[in-house]
Amino acid sequence: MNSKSQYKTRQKDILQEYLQSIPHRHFTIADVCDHFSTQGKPIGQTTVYRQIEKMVNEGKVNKYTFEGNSAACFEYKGDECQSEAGQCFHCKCEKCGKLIHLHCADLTNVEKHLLEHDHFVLDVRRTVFYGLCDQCAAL
Amino acid sequence: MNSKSQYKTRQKDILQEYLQSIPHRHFTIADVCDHFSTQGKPIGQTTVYRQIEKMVNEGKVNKYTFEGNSAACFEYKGDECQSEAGQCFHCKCEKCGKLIHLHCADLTNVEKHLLEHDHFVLDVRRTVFYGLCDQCAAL
DNA sequence: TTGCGTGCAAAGGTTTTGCATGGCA
DNA sequence: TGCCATGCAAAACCTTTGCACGCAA
Repeated sequence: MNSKSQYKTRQKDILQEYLQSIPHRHFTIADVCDHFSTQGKPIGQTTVYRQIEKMVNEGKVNKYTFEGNSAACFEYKGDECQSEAGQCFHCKCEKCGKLIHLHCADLTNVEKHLLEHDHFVLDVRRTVFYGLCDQCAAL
Repeated sequence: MNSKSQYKTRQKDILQEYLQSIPHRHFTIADVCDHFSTQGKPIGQTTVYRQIEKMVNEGKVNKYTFEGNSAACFEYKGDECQSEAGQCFHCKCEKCGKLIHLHCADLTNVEKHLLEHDHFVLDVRRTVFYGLCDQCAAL
């Protein structure tokens, strides 16, 4: 049922190594491709798409999508974040585009509420709260 | 500051009339274009994009975006829903794609919490909760 | 007449797919 | 050898933009 990745390849290795070096930072597919291109170790974008898609399915990487044609945003979760407690919420400011991480435990009540009252199993990793950050709201 | 729409046109009229006839139902740009095409009253998709974008800015229509290349989803808010109290939350099932409307008042606590603890002004209209609906979760 | 509205066509951007080649086990 | 992984190119898709024409005021 598990273990999608059966073969060990150069691309998979250096991709995983790189992502582990930037936990909790958000990036796009293009960012990753550029990084390896400038390093002189280019990886085909198709491969990046497919490898990262696997990691998303395995729960190692979070995926966030935004408005219009803007690229999807990914985030490598540190291994300590695989546990339930380490989950965090994301808020994206609609004005300045800032992405805010929330590790507020109280928000887990939202999950609980949705489950009990509405029988909806919230996927924290995919859900993005849109709104205004404190700075933009003050204007 | 307001009143973007200065001219009264055929397209604007029949578009608004149609949307008012399907409040709270979600639709895509393509849905709308198809509707008018089969009615023998086609409207250019560019016009639909632009008119609906206006309505989104005016607060008459909500816009939700999803993963990948899937089209954005819109929803005409009934006039009674313009008030704060009438706001509703949306949950999208990642498995079957179902879009669920939640009018649960308790969830407004989420807004309050985000504001007070994290100084983040939540935009309920744009935010979509991802997860699994009760049916898909049961499998 | 003025200027916004319309809509066709083309461009722009992201993501997916086809297919031949390459590489792990 | 068998099978998965890679990556180029092309396709598919949604959305935006350019521009000429139409139409409301």
